[in-house]
Amino acid sequence: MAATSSRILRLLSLLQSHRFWPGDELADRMQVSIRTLRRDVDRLRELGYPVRARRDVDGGYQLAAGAVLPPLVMDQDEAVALVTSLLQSARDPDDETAQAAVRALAKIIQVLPDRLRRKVNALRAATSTGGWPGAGAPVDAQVLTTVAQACRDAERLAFGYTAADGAVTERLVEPLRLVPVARRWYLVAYDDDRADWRSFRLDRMVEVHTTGARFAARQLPAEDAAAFVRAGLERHTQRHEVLATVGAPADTTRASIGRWASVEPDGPDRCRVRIHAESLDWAALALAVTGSEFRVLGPPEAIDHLRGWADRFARATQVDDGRVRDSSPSQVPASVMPS
Amino acid sequence: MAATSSRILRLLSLLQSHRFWPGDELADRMQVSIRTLRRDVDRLRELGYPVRARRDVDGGYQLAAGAVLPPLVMDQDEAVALVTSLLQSARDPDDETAQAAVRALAKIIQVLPDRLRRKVNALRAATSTGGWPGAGAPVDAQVLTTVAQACRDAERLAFGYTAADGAVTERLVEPLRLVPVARRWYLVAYDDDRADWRSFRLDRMVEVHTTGARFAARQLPAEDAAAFVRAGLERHTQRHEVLATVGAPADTTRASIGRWASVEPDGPDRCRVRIHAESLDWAALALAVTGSEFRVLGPPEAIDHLRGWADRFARATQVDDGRVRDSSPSQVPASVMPS
DNA sequence: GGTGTTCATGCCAGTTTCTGACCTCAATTA
DNA sequence: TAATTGAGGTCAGAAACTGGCATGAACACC
Repeated sequence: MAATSSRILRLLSLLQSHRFWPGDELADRMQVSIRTLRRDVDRLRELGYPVRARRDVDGGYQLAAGAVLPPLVMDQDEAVALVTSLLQSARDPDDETAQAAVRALAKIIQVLPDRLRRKVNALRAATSTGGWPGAGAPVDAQVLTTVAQACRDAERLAFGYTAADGAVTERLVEPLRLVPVARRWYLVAYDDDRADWRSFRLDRMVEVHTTGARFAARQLPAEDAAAFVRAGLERHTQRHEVLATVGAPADTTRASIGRWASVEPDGPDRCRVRIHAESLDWAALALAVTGSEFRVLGPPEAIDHLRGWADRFARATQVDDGRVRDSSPSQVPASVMPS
Repeated sequence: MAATSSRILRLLSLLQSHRFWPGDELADRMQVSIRTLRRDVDRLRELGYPVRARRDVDGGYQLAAGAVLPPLVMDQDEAVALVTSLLQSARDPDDETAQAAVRALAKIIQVLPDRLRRKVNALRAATSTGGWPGAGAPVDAQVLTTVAQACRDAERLAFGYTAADGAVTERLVEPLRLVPVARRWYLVAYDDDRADWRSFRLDRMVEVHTTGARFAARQLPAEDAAAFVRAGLERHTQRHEVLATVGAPADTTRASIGRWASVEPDGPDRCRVRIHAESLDWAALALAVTGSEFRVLGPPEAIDHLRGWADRFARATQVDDGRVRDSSPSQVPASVMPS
C-alpha cells in the first residue's frame, strides 16, 4: 500500500484548509508519530511546498504562499462552486484570462463525478436567466472544454452546427483555436468537407465530440485566430455603431461603460462615445447606466429606437386603470429576450 | 527522499492535463520502468482515483470522473483565472454555493504567490468598473477569506469599520458567520466592546486581521445568522418596493428578472411584479430588460422616477446642435454611479 | 484467424526507504 | 529562567519499493 503517498496528500489537504495546525494534532489525524509527521513535512518541503512552522507555545504548521502552487484539494461543494464561477465568467470571456480559465475548467470538469456534473447543469439552468443584454449567452461547459481539449491535442472534432440563417449541418473539422471575440466564444477550424477555414460560434454547436483522429497542423491564412474571427464577423453580421455624447467626464464614462464602448473626451465635462452593439437595446442600456445626461447623434435608427424607449417609459407611467394595453406590442426585438 | 509521493503527485498532474497517456511515455517522464508505473497507477486506484486504461494500439491511461476529487494541479495562470472568476461571482453571492466558493477562494488565495496576488488585484481593479446597477460591489479577496477563516477557526477579528452614517470605528469582534444577504456579504459577530451582536458589511471593513486569540462560541439570539442580518437591514435601510404590471406571461418575466423580483401571474399574458430595490434606477432597468410593455403602479416616487427616465431618453433624442445642455443635470442619483 | 500492441497481474530477490524511539539543540513566550 | 514546541541526528527492525521476467487478456488491424 502507498501509505506514505496517501498521507502526504491528506497532509496537503489539511494544511490547505486550516491556518495553523499543532504538530501533535496533525500526527494524531495521520495516525503516526510526531517524528514521522515531521518527516512528512520535510518531504513536502523537499517537493517545493512552503510549509512554515512557528515554534513556541501554541505553534504549529502552516502552508505559506510560495513559488510553486500545491495541488488544490477541493471538496465536492467547492468544486461545484469553482465550476459555476468559471462558467459564469465564461459568459463574458475576458481576453486576458479566458484561455487559462478554460484550461482550469477542463481540469475540474474532467474529474468531476457525474452527479456533480448534473448538479452544475442544474445550477446553470437556474441562473442562466439573467436577461441583461450586457450578459453573454450561457456557456455549455461540456462543449467549451471538449473543444478546448481538441484544439490542444489536435484531434478532429465532429458536431452539428446551426448557421446564422438557421441551416443545420454536420461538420467535421480540424480545430485550431478557441478565441473569445465580442463577448462570445468562437472556434477557428479547418473544415474538412468545405476545404477551407471557418469560424464557429460555440453556442451554435451541438453534440460536440472528438473523433479521436489526430491531424497535422495547418497554417491559418490570417494574422491570428482572433483577427480571423473578427474579419468573418464584420462580413456577416450587421452591427450598429451608435454615436452619442455623454454629459460626464471621459474618465467617469469610461469607468462605467468603457468595456463596451470607445470613449473620447469632448471638453472637460463631456465626452463622445461610440458603442458597437448587436442590439440597439444594449446601446440604450449602456447609455442609461452611465447615469448622466446624454444625447444620441446617430445613426437615425438608433435615435428612433431610443425614442421608442422614451415612449415605453412614458406609457409605463401613465396613470389609468393599471392595465397594460394589448395594442402596444413590445418595442424590443427578440434578441434581448431571455431564451 | 519521498520519491514515490512526488511521482504520484506528478502522475496525477499529468493525468489531469491530457486525455490519454501511453504507459511508456508516462514511465519515461517519471524516469521509472513500466512495471513501476503500473504500480503507481495501481496506487492511485487504491487511493480512489478512477484511472481508466485502454488496452490496444494507441491505448493508454486516463483519469476518469469518479467519486473522489483528485488534487487539482493548476498552473499560475489558471489559478489567477480561478480567483478572478470566484471574485466575480462573489460580487453577487448565491446562497447555494456562496459558502463553498469562499472556502475554495481561501484555499487558493492562501497558497498564491504574492506576485500573482498582486496580479489578481490589478485585474480586479481593471474589471471592477462595470457600473450596472444590478452588479454588486466588488469584493476584496483578502477581506473575504480572512473573515471566513476567522469564523471557521473561532479567532477574534480586528478591523476598521465605516458605519452607514460615515462614522469610522475600530472594532474587535468574535466572528460567527459570513452570510450573503441581498447581494452583499455580511459578517455576523459579537462585538466585544459593545457587548452585543452586530452585523457588518464586508465592503465597509478595512484592515481586517485576526488577533490570533481564540474564543468560546456564543449563542446568537436569532434563528440563524441570515435572519439576524435581514432583521438589521429592515430597521436601518429604506428600500423601495416597486409594483408594476408587465405585459408578458409570468414565466417569461420570471425568467428574466425573477432573481430580483417576485412575479405573480395576472392573466395568461400579464403578470404583476414586486421589485425590492435600493435604487429606483435598478428597478427601472429591471423593468426595461423584461423587453415587454410594462406599467408602474407605485409608489408615486417610482412613477416620478420612471418619468424622469422617459424625459431623459426623450431629451437624448432631440435633434439639435448635438451639444448636451448643461442645464439638464443628471436625474440619476449617485448610487448607480460607478465609484 | 493470426499478429502485434498494450494493459493487468503475479512472483522474486535485492535494495531502499520508512518508522518509531530516544536524544540534543534552537526558537520563542511568559 | 522555565516551559513549550519545532528541528534534526542516529539506529535497528520492519515495510515498501523496484526492476526484470512470465503469463494472460483485451483490442485493432491485416
